[in-house]
Amino acid sequence: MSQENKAPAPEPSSQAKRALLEQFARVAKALAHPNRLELLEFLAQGERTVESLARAAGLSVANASQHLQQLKQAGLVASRRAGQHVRYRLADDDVVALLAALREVARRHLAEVDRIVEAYLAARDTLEPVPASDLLERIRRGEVTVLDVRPPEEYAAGHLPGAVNIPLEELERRLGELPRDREVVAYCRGPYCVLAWEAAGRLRERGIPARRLEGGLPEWRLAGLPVEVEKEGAGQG
Amino acid sequence: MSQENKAPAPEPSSQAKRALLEQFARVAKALAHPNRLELLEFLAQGERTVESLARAAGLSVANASQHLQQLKQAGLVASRRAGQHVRYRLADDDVVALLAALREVARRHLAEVDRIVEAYLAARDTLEPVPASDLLERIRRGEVTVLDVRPPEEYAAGHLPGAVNIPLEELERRLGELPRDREVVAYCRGPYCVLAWEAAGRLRERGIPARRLEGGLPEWRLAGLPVEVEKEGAGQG
DNA sequence: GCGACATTCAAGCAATCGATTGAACAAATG
DNA sequence: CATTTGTTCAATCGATTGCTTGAATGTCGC
Repeated sequence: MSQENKAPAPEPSSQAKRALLEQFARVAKALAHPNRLELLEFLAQGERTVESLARAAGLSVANASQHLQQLKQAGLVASRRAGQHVRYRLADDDVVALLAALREVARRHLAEVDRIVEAYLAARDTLEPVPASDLLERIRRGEVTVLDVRPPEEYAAGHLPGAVNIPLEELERRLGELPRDREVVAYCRGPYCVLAWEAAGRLRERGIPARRLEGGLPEWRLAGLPVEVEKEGAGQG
Repeated sequence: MSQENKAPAPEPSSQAKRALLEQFARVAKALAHPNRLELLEFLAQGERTVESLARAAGLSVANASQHLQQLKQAGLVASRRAGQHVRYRLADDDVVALLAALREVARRHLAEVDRIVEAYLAARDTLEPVPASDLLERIRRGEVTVLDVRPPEEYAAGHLPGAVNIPLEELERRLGELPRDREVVAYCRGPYCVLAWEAAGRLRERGIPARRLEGGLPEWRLAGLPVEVEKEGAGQG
């Protein structure tokens, strides 16, 4: 109808453009399911087997395997066989950066995110988190106790320098392990990982000054800050 | 079977976690289609009407409108009514950052991307692009001619300081507008926008020293570098 | 208010996706 | 070599997505 007096060809719209957009969409598609995002969050803590990931995410093994393969085909994760197990890991730290960008856009432009944080997370801990840039210096001065509330498997794969590992469910029982005269900074998997919010809240209820780290271990590592890894052969899996 | 000697509950797996992952997936889902990625690339150049976007992307208006609404619900774009038209724009520069992270992961981990660039884009221009950080200084010293090969509509919405606007299809005809004694740096919409690759290649075929800018206008703007905007009321549709 | 235009809505259909199930494959163990 | 354990494959089904078509809504110029 009106094509004649408009630009004749819409755009060069080259084959290349289309092909590239399809590749970018392929990556985005891999991110476009909550189960896969959760798997990526676990993988950002360190290498894990399919079974371990399935259990952690509450998925059947077959289902987890399929999701992992989609992630793999999108270049987001890599895998290697280790004996009977296949161990998956993030392809690269740039995946952590991509996830951070995704969360940031969601946080800033979806009111729903604020609502959820307010309703569920802020109920446990309303204090502002500690920026990673501040924390390293305070660790070196011995001013803080760093508390890693993730499961031991994830702690073993890498944690903040000098961090104490007390999974959330053992926190009350093992309060004695925390020095009383220093502030506690708790962290877990990422900025929205509920474990750290909950831990900080529970500690302060008991009179222990505690705050969350801003972000989790993957973000710390992405920022180039130092990470401690347990010795190999610690019988972790 | 083996549930008894493993962790009893897979994870806290709180309602909040699930709800947040669904929000993040919502954003990723909006990115997970090549047509929407293309619309975002156009929108990253500046505000545009539905009809203009549909034409540029080669979509029906109804189809473009639907995609734009998905982008809007994911918080990636915003819209306002301007007379008869509805004008869409990126919600924020953090969307440009997200797109950059997405492209970066695809480029580094999908061999297909390299293959496409080699086959289609590198055929036009094999030289390394000019980093944005270098270019600004050279612009100020008057050492380069900056060439914007996008359509006038996009140029008008914002362009590099002092850039000359010659759309690709007019390039041969308007070669005389380019000073002969300075290097030309061409740019268009982004790092994979074929216009700049093509322009640099054609200019060098004619003996004019020319290279591409690394990235396009949106990336330049995201880096906080200065952008010139045409005066309002320039009759730009 | 009435037409003209721009955009959105709603219905329908093909194609794709996600989860389940059971079988197939691979590596270690006896 | 047979068994066990861990992972992937293949088939299936319901749900969602993407595009088209035609109608409805909203805004401008008269």
